[in-house]
Amino acid sequence: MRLYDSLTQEKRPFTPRDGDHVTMYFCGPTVYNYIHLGNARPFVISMVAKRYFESLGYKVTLVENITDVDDRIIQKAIEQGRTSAEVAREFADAYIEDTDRLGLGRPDIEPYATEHMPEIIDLVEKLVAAGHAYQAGSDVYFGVETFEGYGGLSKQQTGEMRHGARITPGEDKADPLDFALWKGAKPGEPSWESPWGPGRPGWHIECSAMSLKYLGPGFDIHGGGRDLIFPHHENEIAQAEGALGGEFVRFWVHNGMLNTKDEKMSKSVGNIFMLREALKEYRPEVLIAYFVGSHYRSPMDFSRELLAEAGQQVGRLRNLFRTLDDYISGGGASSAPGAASPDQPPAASDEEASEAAAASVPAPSGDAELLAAAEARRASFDEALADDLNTAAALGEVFALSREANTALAAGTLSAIGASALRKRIGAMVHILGLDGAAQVADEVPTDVLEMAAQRYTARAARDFAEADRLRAAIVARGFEVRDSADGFKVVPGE
RNA sequence: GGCGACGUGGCCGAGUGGUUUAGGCACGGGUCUGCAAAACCCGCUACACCGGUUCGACUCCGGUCGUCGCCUCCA
Repeated sequence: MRLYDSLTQEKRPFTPRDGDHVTMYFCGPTVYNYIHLGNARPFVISMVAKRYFESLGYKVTLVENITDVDDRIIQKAIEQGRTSAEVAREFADAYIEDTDRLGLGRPDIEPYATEHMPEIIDLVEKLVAAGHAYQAGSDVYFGVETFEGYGGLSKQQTGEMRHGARITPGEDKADPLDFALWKGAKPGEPSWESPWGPGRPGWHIECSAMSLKYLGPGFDIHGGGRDLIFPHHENEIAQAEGALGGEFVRFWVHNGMLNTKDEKMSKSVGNIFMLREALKEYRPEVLIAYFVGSHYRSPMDFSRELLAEAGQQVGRLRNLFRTLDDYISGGGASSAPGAASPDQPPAASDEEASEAAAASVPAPSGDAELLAAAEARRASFDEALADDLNTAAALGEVFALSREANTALAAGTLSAIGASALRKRIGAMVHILGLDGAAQVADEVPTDVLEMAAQRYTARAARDFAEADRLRAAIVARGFEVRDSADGFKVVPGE
């Protein structure tokens, strides 16, 4: 695989540090609010990357932090007259809940900053001992000039950065660029005991401490949104390498921003769409399809139109899986009146099933051809992902195979075994892209809706089209859709 | 101002120095169909602009214009 590294600004061949074990750290949220769609992007990307690496046979350890102590949390707590811990707890729980609903599983480790004070303090002490950090009052700062190469990730010169930089009143920094590793507690603020008195960590240090704890120095991939390059990741490098004296991270991976009408989706701009709100309107796999539909490094426009388009794409996949399932179960698109298909007597063997499915076609053995096509598509799919995780191109291969599959299914040239194998192959691709939801098409149709459909089938057979149309409308009103076929009908949820 | 990314057909979005329209959505026309849908087929169609390198560039180089991001809130 080749992976783009923001530090060197080039795609380089990626091989894990530890043989077959990939170590990844993605910056998770600071929990002072619900996460929005822009925050969801790196979560989705990290989970898809994990799945891709696993598909290659690697073992993956993905760490995604939850920063639960921070200025913004404290401010929110003050506004709401609550404790910082309460606010953090509420939004951390909400974060887990919301991302759970995406159905992508969870990172392997999700450490909380407040549960890693010993590691954080230890790292700060190391930096002080190494001469990279200094105490000023009850605060501890990182001395930027002590770290050669500061600005290397964000490609900035410290001299340039100093223009316009200010020292906030109350801070006693030696250099305006220096940043806080430890902040002495002010009255009412959450605090932990430390060699410098009670206080709390500055932003950045928790990520360095936790990534090093769980993944060790020189781990493979550190990721997050582009907007974290400076100062967050720049500072992480300074802290970690200042303390280690060696390489912190092998590949820096940054995803593009989500823009609304050419403006970044951001809480300060007020153009945000919360993930939990989005999930009320769209299936999880629709949101995921929207994300994987473009390369992770590209900025994306956010709009309802684009989500609707992703919805159409997911619908296309769902239809394919429905067709496959019907085909495999031997009933084809034909459901006997009065039931969806479970009552359709399954063929005694797969041989028979294939014959039944392809009854009207003389030679039902396009298996080899289509499975070869599937192999070819899978090869291109893997190739796309191997090129800096090009999910958009990979998704294109899924659709191309989709059409090939639909053609064969319509022609009835596959055996049930072949169709089943095909379903597995497409399912595997869809799984890597996080779109499993699109393959789960065992739709639950209420019995009364099913009855209406059966009645309609009867009416239609009797050429009572007025009644048939009335029932169709009634079914649609219930949120379902009837699809007729040559030998029956199918009820599916309205998309 | 500094740094970085990017400008592809009605829209989204991959990709490449000289096979092939990636793919999706939308639209038009078909096949199928009582209607409707699904599916398939056909059609529509591109590489911001100006130079340069080259036998040949959308793909490489330079410039112009435009857009976006970062420059201590930010995924």
